[in-house]
Amino acid sequence: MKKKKKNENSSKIFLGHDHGVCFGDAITQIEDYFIKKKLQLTPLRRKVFEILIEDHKPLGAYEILEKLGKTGFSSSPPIAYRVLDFLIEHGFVHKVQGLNGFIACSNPNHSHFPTFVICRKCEKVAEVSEEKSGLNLPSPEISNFKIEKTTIELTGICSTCENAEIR
Amino acid sequence: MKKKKKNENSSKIFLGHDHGVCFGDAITQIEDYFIKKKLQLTPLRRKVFEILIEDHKPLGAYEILEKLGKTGFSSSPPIAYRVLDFLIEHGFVHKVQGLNGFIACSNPNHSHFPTFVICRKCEKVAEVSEEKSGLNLPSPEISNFKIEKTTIELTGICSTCENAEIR
DNA sequence: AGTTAGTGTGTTATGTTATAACATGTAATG
DNA sequence: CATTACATGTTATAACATAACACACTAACT
Repeated sequence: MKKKKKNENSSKIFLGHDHGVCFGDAITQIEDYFIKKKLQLTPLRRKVFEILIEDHKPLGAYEILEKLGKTGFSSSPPIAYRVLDFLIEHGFVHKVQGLNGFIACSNPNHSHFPTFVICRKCEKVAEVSEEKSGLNLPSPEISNFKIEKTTIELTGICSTCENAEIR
Repeated sequence: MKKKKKNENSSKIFLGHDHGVCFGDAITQIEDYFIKKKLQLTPLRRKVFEILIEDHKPLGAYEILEKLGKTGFSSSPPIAYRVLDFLIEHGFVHKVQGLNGFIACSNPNHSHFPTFVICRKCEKVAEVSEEKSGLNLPSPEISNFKIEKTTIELTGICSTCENAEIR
């Protein structure tokens, strides 16, 4: 059974989770994928992915660079952007446009159009699948337009923060 | 006659329109709104809105600044960003995150969660209402999360460009 | 009038995010 | 062992955005 502690009083979309499991699963998934696709999961790529998986929230490219620097990698901007582009291309990372941040994909196996739910107060970000978001998945064609990529970000306030708000 | 062949075979969402009418309507709408809300439609604000309405596609802040400069306004960055923020706040302009661009709202009367459809080839951008996009409007609450603002951008290729593609 | 508060614009400087262009290294292929 | 493909490194700069402060104008008071 998938470990998932009871979670009644936290917002349902900002699920708690066992991070050790999450981390291990994600590494395994990316390893398998890279082998299958004959891609190189180099130390740099692995490190960037690990940084994102660990933080489990959007990081700016320059935050990532800083962390890279601390672990002995080069930390000039193109390093981060190139690796991020690569990981995005293969579905392991998403860019959160509203925050200029990058986040590890929480389910790289789905080919999907992710929706991000962003609390403006606590800045938690949840990636939700189309089914759970209450959004219909965009139909692949809208009036003769072929969708290749979506950016769907819902910004607002989570119940925890709302309850804490003074006003 | 405005060049625009009958457009049953062009993408329905990139509708042609009579730009003179569109422009006039938009100006009237913003004037009415500002009067009703007792806001100042200053020359600068009007000019920025006109620039966007005229171009009818997303412009970068610095493009707007350049146009402002040519008409005798100041063209230092805060000028544009301040006015844009103001117009966005009141629903007359949207930011297209994927392009770092700003576009006049095509229907400021609707309070709405707009969807933008963006052709990556011709770079045309259409604002579509929820009904037409095939997307459900996001429910105001998703699992205890209150949505205040949405960014929904669908990037891909319009049929016109697709037909023209070599591959 | 004089004072105060609110708003709008102007200016300088700087912060933040992202990319261009070119150099080097390394591994696989023919 | 030349060629190609790919990954990384480096310098410089482009593109996007905001902070902080200055000044002008109006409205609404005392």
